[in-house]
Amino acid sequence: MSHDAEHLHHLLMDVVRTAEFALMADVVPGRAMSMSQLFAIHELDFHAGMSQRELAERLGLEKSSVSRLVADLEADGLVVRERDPGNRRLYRLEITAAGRKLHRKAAEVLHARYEAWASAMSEEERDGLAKGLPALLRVMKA
Amino acid sequence: MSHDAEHLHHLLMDVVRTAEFALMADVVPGRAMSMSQLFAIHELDFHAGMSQRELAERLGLEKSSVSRLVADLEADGLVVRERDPGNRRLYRLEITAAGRKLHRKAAEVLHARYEAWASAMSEEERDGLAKGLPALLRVMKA
DNA sequence: CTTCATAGTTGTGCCCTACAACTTTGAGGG
DNA sequence: CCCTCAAAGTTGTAGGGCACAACTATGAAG
Repeated sequence: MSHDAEHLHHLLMDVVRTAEFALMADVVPGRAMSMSQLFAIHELDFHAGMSQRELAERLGLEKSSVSRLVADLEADGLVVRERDPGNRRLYRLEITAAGRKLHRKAAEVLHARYEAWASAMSEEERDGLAKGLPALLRVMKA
Repeated sequence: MSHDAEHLHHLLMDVVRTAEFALMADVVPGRAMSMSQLFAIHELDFHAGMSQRELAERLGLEKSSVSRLVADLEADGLVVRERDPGNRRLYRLEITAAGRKLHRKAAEVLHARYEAWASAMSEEERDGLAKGLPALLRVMKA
């Protein structure tokens, strides 16, 4: 491990810097889309009726940041905010049809992008990534 | 591939978000250090006498950003800028002893951090990462 | 009814970056 | 020798993305 791991942290930093750009550049053609925004609509597409507080937790962002984030998404027609009738302090966030469509589109683009990269890798490298990446995420979050 | 790769792009995004924080938080105890700064001193530690233009190229940043970046490093005593006598338009950037020391310290911290993660992974996962990560970087940069 | 907690908003400021306009230095052609 | 052009760096300015603190509005508990 020693020799490889010697530089893996630097490698990982490099991946972070590179991937952020390589992934997010033009995810949605014609629309600027931050990673947090994309994560947000991803979460909202899977978990309907979330509050902003819960979304903030999932995104690891401060509630004020999420407030503005969601406001932007709403202004773009990707999300709607409705007060919960049972507790009017909180919102029930719902993704719109347009939001869902955009999410699907972005996922396609990202998927294609990943496929292109995968096809330029050996099977061993691909498998390694499929094994290692989830593990890395797991331990980093712990 | 289909089923795994279906979510690998999302996974990769998650890694980027998580790793950026997990890696960079307190890399140098008591000093705020951006990833670009760390990359810069890394480059300067290996390639003495670089110009700012060259550093900008390596970092993938605009020359104006690098100008301020290096100015900060110099103010912190990590780097010195001396005009090239043969061509006084450009700088010869040199890392200082303090810069080298800080680089070594940061590398130790990052290394330890990575080791901690690696120890929480199975050997298969570790090996996978060691194979897959460099490959990913390779194809992303292509 | 008062007090306290929760959800969200707004003001503000920081960091990191790009872009455009500028200065300084050098190189080449008349 | 200039004059012009290019290259390296600097500075002004602006924008994205975020956190922190202070605020409003709503509800719950005594």
